[in-house]
Amino acid sequence: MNPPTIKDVAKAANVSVATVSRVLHNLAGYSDRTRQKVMQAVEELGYQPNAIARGLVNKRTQTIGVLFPHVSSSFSSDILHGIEETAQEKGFSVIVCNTAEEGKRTMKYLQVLREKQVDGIVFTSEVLKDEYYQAIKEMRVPVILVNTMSQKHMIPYVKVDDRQAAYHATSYLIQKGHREIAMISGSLKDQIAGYPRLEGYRQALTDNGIEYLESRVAIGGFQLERSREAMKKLLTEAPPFTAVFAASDEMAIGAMNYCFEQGLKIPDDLSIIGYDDLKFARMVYPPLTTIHQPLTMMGRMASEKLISLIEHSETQVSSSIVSHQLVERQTVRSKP
Amino acid sequence: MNPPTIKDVAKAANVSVATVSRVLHNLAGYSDRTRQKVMQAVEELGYQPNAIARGLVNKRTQTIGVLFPHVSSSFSSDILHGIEETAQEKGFSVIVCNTAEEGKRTMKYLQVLREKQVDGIVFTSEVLKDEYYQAIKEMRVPVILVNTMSQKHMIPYVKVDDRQAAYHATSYLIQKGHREIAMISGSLKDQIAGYPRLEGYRQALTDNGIEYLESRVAIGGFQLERSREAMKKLLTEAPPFTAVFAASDEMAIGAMNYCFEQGLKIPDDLSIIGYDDLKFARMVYPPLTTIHQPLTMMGRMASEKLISLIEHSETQVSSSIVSHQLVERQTVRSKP
DNA sequence: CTCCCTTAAGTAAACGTTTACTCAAAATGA
DNA sequence: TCATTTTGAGTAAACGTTTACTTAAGGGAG
Repeated sequence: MNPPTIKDVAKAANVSVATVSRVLHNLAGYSDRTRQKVMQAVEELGYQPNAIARGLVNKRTQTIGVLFPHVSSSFSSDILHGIEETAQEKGFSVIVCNTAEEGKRTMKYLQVLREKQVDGIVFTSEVLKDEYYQAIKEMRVPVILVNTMSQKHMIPYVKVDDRQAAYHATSYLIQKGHREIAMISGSLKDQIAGYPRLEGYRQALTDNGIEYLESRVAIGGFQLERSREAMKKLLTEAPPFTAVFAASDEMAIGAMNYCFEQGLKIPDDLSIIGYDDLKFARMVYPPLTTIHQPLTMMGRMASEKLISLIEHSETQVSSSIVSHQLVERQTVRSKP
Repeated sequence: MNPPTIKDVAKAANVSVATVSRVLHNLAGYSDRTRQKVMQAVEELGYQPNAIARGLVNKRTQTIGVLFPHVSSSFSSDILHGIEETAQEKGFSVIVCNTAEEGKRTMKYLQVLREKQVDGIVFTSEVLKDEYYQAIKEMRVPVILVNTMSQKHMIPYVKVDDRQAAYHATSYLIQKGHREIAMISGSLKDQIAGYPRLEGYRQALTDNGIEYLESRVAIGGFQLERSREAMKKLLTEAPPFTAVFAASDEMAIGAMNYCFEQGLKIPDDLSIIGYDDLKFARMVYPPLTTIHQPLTMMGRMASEKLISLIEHSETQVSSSIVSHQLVERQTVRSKP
C-alpha cells in the first residue's frame, strides 16, 4: 500500500527499472511498444518519482534557500515573491528561513540548508558576517546577496544604490525649491539602509550649496513609533525646515502621522519624501512621494542569477545595481 | 574533495559507519573511548549529515509545504511568519508555494510537493477544490487549512468566524449610535471573505431592528482601486449613512482615501471600520478601527497542529475557530 | 555467409544514511 | 570453572533513483 516506486512500474510493464527511467527521461534505447507499456503502467499505478531518491544520486535537490531577517514585512515578502516566482518557473522550490532579529538564527539555518543539500542560497537584507561567509563557502553552493553587499568578499549582489537614491530624493526636494531639509535616518551603523542614505542626503545638500546641519538629522529606528519620536524631536529641536527626507516609507508614515496629530498639513505645511515604495505608500492619504525600489524584480533577478550559477556553474560573479525610481505622488509640493 | 560522508568519518575514527551513526544519534552500543574518537573525526572533517540520504531511509523529510494564493501580501506573509516560526522550532523547514491568482498553479505545486516528499501541507486562503483534495489524499500526508475550510471534507482548519466577526463589527457601529450603516463587501461568490461577512452584517442589522438595504452594499474587490469606486458609488447612490463597514482593511483604506479627496472627515463626517488589522491599519491616519485577525498566531497554530499530526499521526481532526478582536482606534465615533 | 554496427534492453553499482542482525569478548553468577 | 548475560561493535540490506556497462538480437555491407 506504499506509494508505487519505479520498481513497481517496471514489474507492471514487464521491463527493467532502467528502461522505465529511460522512457521517463526521454532518453534513447527502447521501442515504441515498450514506451507504451511503461506509460500505461505509470498511469495505472499513479506513479510519481521520488525527488529525494533522485536528489541523492544526482546531488541536486532543485531547491534553494532564502534567508530573511524578518519574513513578515511587506518589504521581504515582495522580494520573496519575485524569488519564488522565477524559481518555480525554472523548476526550483524555495525554503524560507526567517533569521529573526540580529540574525540570531542565521547560523542554525545555514546548517539546516546545508544538511538539506540546497543547491543555492539567497541572502537578503542583512550584513554578511564572516562567520556566514565561511559557512556558505564550506557548503560549496552559489549565493546571491539581495539588498545587501559585501566589499570584503566577491559575492554577486542585487541592490539599488542607496547613496545615489538618497541623493536623488534630496535633490528632488531641492529642485522643488526647498532649502531647509531635515532627514529621518536609520542607525548609522546600518551599512545598507542607514549610513549610505545619510551620505546621499548630505552630498546632495553640499552639492547644492546648502549647509549640512547635524541638528536637522534625527535617528529613528525603522519602526513606526521610533519615527514618530524622531519627527517630534525634529519639530521641537531643529531649526525651521520645509521638507523632510525619511529613510524608509515606514518612517515617513510615522512622521506624517505625528504631523497630522499636531495639525500640520502635508504637503502644505511640510513636504515629505519616503524610501522603498512599499505597497501602502500609495494607500495612505495623501499618497506618499517616495523612492521606488523594484523589490519583486530584484527577487526575480536574484533567482535568475542564482539558478544560472547553479546550472552552468559559471564562475564569473556579476552584480546588479538596479535603478530606483522617484515616484511623485502627493506629499511634496513646490516651494515658490 | 567532496563533502565528507559518514564513511569518511568511520574510516578516520577506525570504526564502522553503524557506530558513527549510533554516536551521532546518542544511541547505546559504544564505549566512551569510541565516542571520543568519532566526535573528533567529525570535528576534524567538518562532517554534516546529509538530510537527503536520511530522508530516503526514514521516509521523512522534516519539510512542510505551504500554499498561498498571493505571497506578497501583508496578510499571507503574517501567516507565513507564524508557520515558519514554529516549524523551525520543531525542526521542520517550509517550502513556500505561491499558487498565483485563481490557483492556477495549485495542482502543479501539489505535485512538486509530492515528489519532494513533504511531510505535511498547509493550505491557505483558497477554497479547497475536489481536485486538490484528491491529490492531497493520494499523497497520504496531513493537511491543515488556514483561513479557509471545507464542509465537504473533514479537514482540520484554523480560522476566525467571519460571520461572527462581521456581526461584531456591525454591532459595534450600532452600539456607537449609528443606524444608517453601509458596507463595502467582497464578491458574494467568495465563500470566505465575501458572503459570510455580508451575512454577519445583515444579521446584526436585522437583530437590531434595522432594515437591510441592498442599496447600501457596494461590491468592491479587495484591491484599493475597486474599493475607491465602491465608496464613490455608495456616496452618490446610496441613501444617507453615517458609518461603513469594509470587509477588509484595504477596502477601508481605499474608502477613506476617496472620502479625504471629497473633503469628508473621518471619523467626524463618517465612521469606518475595517477587517483584518493588517500592519498598516495602525499606520494610516487616522488609525483604523478594525477587526483583528491574529494571523501570526493562526500560522503558529496551524504549524503545531500539522506537526503533531505528522509526528503522532493522530487521526482525530481538531479545528480551531480562533477569536477575532475588535480594536478600537480612531475611525469610528459615537453618534449622539 | 560473415563481420560489424546499431538498437533495445537488462544488470548492477552508486548515492549517504539507518537499522535489524550477528558476533566476539567481557562481565557476571553459581 | 563453566554457563549465561551484557556490552561494544561490525555486516549488510534497504530506501528509490540514475547510469555506466554489458549483452543479445537484428540488419547491412562486403
